[in-house]
Amino acid sequence: MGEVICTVDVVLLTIEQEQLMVALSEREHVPFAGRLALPGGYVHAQDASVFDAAMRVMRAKTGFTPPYLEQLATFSGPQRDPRGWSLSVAHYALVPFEMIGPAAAGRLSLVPVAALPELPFDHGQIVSEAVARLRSKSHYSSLPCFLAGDVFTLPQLQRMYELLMGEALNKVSFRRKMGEMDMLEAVEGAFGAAGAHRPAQLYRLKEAYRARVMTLERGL
Amino acid sequence: MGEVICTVDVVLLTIEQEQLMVALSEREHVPFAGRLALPGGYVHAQDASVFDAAMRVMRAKTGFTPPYLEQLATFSGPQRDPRGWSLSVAHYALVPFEMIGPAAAGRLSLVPVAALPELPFDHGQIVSEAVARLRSKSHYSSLPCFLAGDVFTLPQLQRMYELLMGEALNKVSFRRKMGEMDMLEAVEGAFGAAGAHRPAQLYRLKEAYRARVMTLERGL
DNA sequence: TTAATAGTGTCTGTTAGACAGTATGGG
DNA sequence: CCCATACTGTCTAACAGACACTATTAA
Repeated sequence: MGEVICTVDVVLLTIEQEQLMVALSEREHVPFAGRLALPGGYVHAQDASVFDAAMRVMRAKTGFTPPYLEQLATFSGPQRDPRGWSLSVAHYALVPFEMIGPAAAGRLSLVPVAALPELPFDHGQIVSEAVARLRSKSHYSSLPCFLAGDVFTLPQLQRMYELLMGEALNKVSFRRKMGEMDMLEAVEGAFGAAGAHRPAQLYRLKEAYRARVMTLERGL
Repeated sequence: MGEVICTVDVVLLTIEQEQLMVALSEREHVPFAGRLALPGGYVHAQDASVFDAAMRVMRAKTGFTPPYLEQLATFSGPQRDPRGWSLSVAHYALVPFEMIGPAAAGRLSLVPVAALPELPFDHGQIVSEAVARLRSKSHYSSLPCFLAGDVFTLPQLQRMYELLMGEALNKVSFRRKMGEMDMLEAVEGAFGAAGAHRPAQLYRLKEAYRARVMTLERGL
């Protein structure tokens, strides 16, 4: 069968104002030209892999390289694309909001995943599965760190974990776990902008953990 | 790009004699005709999805429907297949050995994953990732149950978990967990074939769990 | 009876969470 | 001083693992 339409799509996720947001772009071509959909594109003969194709799409549509990109799953069937039997290798990317801000002012629109509009193809389902995967992995990995910026405070990071996991976390336990993971280092002399109270220590990921995911044996 | 070669491959796994085995089939066509490789095939226009294609391949090559089949990941690139830029949506299937026995007498060969021969394409890597996924999920899910037959004893099931996880498990804890999962039911009046010692109670999966995977919050 | 494995009751150490205290900023 | 939030020490409850004991079969 040579007539399979092969594409990649990327679910680009970020957190802004305590909300998980997905980046959508206006489609330039038929079908669904002008509609908001996941950024994606055809697999090219020049791509070294579908991962490479997803990276290329990200760079083209956002102007940056996402700190985290992973294959999600492949969605396929005769009905999902009006052009015919199609297959999309879906990926998901995580970026801090500061990074996506400029791009979002241009062709990308950030939409809360909690209030997603109807999307073309099966993009609604793809977003659901990406969010489910991120939520699931947040229980036992350092994935949420890729949504934080270069430096962040522990209260900020804990709020991100809580947001993704959908439940309140015990402060003492959370800090104990972060300590055990031995993944963060304090940024000397720098403190988070405080209100009328004690400011929080700033941290950053240790060098070794900026390119890989840390996983915990017993979660949280 | 219309020239992407779209295929599915299935890593069919079973346990025999305390060893995790993968089912390989002799390739009928070029490239690599006559070589042992993962059972697979082209995606057809009649398939409702790549999952459907994988099911069709399983039925054609084994004569049965595997109790568990899940998409693993998509492997792709210009080099992996000498025919050109190709993409394979890899799946993995779990079956009890009793089910695969007859088919294994025919076209399928069961090979221990611990002593895998060199495989064509990137099938070696695909098997590795399937095994890694199964091992990982065995820590916190009911997946190993799909490798057991209709009925089994708790010592048998524990040995399967230990085999997959690569570590000895505490008997009391294991039974406590199985109890909490509330997934098994004793088969009345039936006991495992015993030697010169007390025979073990036989169990089976409760109806509700024969078609889905149970996951544990805190592993084991 | 003995040997061998199945199954269980209970103790103990480890881990997670609750709670309350101290620390440090602004007003 | 007060308030608000950051951080920490410590007690308690929940859980997992070790151990030892009973149960049940064949020889």
